[in-house]
Amino acid sequence: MAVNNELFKGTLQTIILNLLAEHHRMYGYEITQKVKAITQGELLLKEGALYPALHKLEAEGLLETSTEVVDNRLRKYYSLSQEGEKEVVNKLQEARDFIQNLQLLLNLKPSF
Amino acid sequence: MAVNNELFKGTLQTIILNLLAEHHRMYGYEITQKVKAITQGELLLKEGALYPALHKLEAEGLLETSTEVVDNRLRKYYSLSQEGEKEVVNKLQEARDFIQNLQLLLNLKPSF
DNA sequence: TCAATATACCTCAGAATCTTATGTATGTAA
DNA sequence: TTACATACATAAGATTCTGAGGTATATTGA
Repeated sequence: MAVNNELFKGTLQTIILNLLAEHHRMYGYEITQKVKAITQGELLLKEGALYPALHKLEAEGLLETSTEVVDNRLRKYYSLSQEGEKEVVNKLQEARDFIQNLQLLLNLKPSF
Repeated sequence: MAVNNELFKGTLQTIILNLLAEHHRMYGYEITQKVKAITQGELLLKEGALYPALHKLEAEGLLETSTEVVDNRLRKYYSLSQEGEKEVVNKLQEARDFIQNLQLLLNLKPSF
């Protein structure tokens, strides 16, 4: 997933759900490019990680899909289901707690 | 590793190295209790994760050990090697970058 | 023209990490 | 005497990711 970073393991679902909460409708390749742009190339989301993650989220009922052909190429658009809209709220709170705890454990922030 | 949190995957080495940078000398059980205390019980470091991680860091030359018997019980103390002292600096910078990027990806912080 | 790169999807073997369970052993408190 | 705390350890299985491979179309530069 990362250039040099084991740390992102486990964060991919949350990242996908949040991007879809922001942009409403994205396809896989677009997600990889968006992640690359946001992190200025520091996090390269691999296809071997992304596609299985998208399929899993869809199987869990958090994502819905619609397929289109654009410029003679297939695009599979993903968007949040109603359940996905709820779940992204939980995931983001977990992420906030995670970052808070990690900063405490690594002394990266004073305790306020 | 966590109560309910997949997110900590990959952070354990950094957490261990940083705790040892702070406390100079700790044994395994002590590390589990320290992590529990710092996170107020939110992160429970499992033995099945901790001990293999300690052994790996030792095998990589980042940790040194000395065994003592205290109250008739064995304690294996770990401390940073010279190489470990250097590596903890890198790991902490990686962790800072990771948190920064994750916050950007999750909109958990304005961009400054 | 044709080779490389970008776009766009996908799967799978293997590596790495963690959870859960199990095992050993001592000390203490109910 | 039973449960819990202290203290170490391993190992099977689950999960997630990397790296490699596969298919296909469009564009760009040499």
